[in-house]
Amino acid sequence: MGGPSPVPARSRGNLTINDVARVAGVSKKTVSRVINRETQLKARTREHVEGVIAMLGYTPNPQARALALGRNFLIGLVHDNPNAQTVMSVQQGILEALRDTEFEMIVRPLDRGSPTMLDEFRDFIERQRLFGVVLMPPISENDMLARLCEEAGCRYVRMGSTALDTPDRMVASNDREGVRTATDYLIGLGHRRIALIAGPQGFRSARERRMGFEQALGDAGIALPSSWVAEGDYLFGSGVAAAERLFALEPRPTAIFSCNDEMAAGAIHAARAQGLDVPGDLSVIGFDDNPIAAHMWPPITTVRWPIASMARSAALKLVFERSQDGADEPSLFLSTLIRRGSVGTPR
Amino acid sequence: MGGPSPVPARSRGNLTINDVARVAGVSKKTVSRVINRETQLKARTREHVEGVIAMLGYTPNPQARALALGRNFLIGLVHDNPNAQTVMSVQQGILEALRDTEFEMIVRPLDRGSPTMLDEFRDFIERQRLFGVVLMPPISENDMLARLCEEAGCRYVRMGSTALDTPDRMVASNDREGVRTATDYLIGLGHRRIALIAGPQGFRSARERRMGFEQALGDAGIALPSSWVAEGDYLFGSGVAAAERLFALEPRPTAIFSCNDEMAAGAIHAARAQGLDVPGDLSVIGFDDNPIAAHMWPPITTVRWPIASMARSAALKLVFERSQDGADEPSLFLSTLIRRGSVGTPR
DNA sequence: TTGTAGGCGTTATCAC
DNA sequence: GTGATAACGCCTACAA
Repeated sequence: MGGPSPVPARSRGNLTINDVARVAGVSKKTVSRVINRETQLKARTREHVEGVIAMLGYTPNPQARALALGRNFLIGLVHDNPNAQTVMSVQQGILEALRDTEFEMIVRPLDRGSPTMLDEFRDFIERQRLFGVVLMPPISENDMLARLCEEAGCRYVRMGSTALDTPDRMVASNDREGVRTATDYLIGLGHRRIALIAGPQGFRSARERRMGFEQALGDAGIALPSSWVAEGDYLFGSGVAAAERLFALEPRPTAIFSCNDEMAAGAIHAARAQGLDVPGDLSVIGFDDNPIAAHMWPPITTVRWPIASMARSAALKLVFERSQDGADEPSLFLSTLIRRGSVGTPR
Repeated sequence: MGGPSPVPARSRGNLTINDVARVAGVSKKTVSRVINRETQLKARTREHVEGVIAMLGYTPNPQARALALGRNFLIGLVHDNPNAQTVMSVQQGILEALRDTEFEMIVRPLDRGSPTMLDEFRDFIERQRLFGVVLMPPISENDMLARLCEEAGCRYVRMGSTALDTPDRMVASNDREGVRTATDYLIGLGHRRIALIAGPQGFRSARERRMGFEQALGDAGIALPSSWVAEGDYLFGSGVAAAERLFALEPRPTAIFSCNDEMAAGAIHAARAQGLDVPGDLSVIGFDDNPIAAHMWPPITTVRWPIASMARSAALKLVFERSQDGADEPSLFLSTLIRRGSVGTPR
């Protein structure tokens, strides 16, 4: 009050471990032991120091910890996924797991096509001394990233459409089963001329989903001419194009399974442009349960995989040591068929 | 080769400023000066040290810098925006600006309704010693966040639908003008019975867009009964509900302006459910140019604001000092009308 | 223009 | 069990 204060603005939050040690009447190392939950401490001492910490409102300085430990309390999210909703769901899941912990999430998109991609990734995890990373599909399928993590002493968990790694480093959905169930549903309704809009080659999810589709048809004794498979790139426009190719088939398919919702939306778009009624003339099933699926007309029947839950488990696996809170996190997640208006019986 | 190496894994990336100093034959302070681009250095010395740095592939340790400087090289993205595509566009813009810099992006959603929101925010920027934050709408409208940033010595730039702060701390779109243009378009086509699906109260963007709508109607001498305004919450479902209320009006509106695309999609959904043809019976314009707008049938005419560009400028303002590279970044961004298939002449 | 000493806040080492 | 002392890698202040 009157003139600039000579006291640095450390009224709160700028307490150091020394302040705690002084008030508690112990050495800073003892405080450090309390913070790091080390075992060989007299219970009485621990409780006393914890009381002082709570009273003062002290929190350790992350920068100093990072320097001393050679490791930051940051979890990286590495992705090259073009689907905004998917990425946001993953972020939400990770942040939910990290809530009320000392960890923060740092996001890094990677360009799968770039020749410097691996170097960028290594620099990223090494320079930031990341505690761990969550690898999103499809780039999680690249084994080199996992290897670089190991070399850098950076923990990792991969997300994928099938198991690509050991359970403690993996959360997987069962895309193949999900698609098989969806295809069985179409077959059960009486469809026999069922076409596929496949995902791009080189994507494991595309392969898994396609296999589920082919297995279902095979088990039912239904043939699948190669012309009944149109490949897309998971984007809306490719769904339009793929559907147009499929509509030219003679006889025309009565149903289409699309390897994701965005392409399914494109297919419905194309159907409407040709005067085809969905589901009257054509049934469509997608994959993902992207919001677009619920908002299209008709709402699209789809296969839902629990993205946020998987990401949450991934982050928990990263943060908690084995045999601790996060140890029992599942590594396999089931998808479910969501029945909406885009499927009917064949005419 | 044969037995564990006693040498710590510091083959690369683990070089310190001391290594550089030794090889260059200078003191570490001199190296530090080169790193921090300080001026009072002999050009010859600088070049020599830069050469050694490049040769060694040395990069400064961010943790140590953060500790010494009391400031991290992290840019926070703070948001409470429910629209996945919007958030992803902002992330993309920020990361583009941060590419090839030493900065990383750290993401923190905030719950506008939580009583501890401000405390969480303060803890976040203080504990992490953030270099700066980008505040996304609608939470960017909260002046308290800006104040807390100032107190913590954390730079900030706010994104918004109108100027809320000084130009160096603000990137704004001109929503009001954008909506006015869109509404004029409808009027020019002959529409006179034009209804509004408004955004939620308390959102500045909702207010700006509504004002633009009302101004356009007012300038054209068209009345706007209060029953012709239906409020939504920016989500799809509320667009459906709002449209249903509007369809009950007698006479029915021939056009609807919706304050965002998601609600516009809901309105089209509702129209189809009632057997109304778009644009035959009803014209619809949205706002955002969300992907859903292009993918709906018919594709939705909308107002596009340059989200990623704004976010990129915001990050550049944060990172670069005045009168430097990022100083001339604009703080006002224009929206544009994207004409698609959801608008026609009134019947 | 450059170098030396000391500090940032924490953890590791090794005595006691 | 607990405490001095030395790192961790960089930057600031001040001296040369």
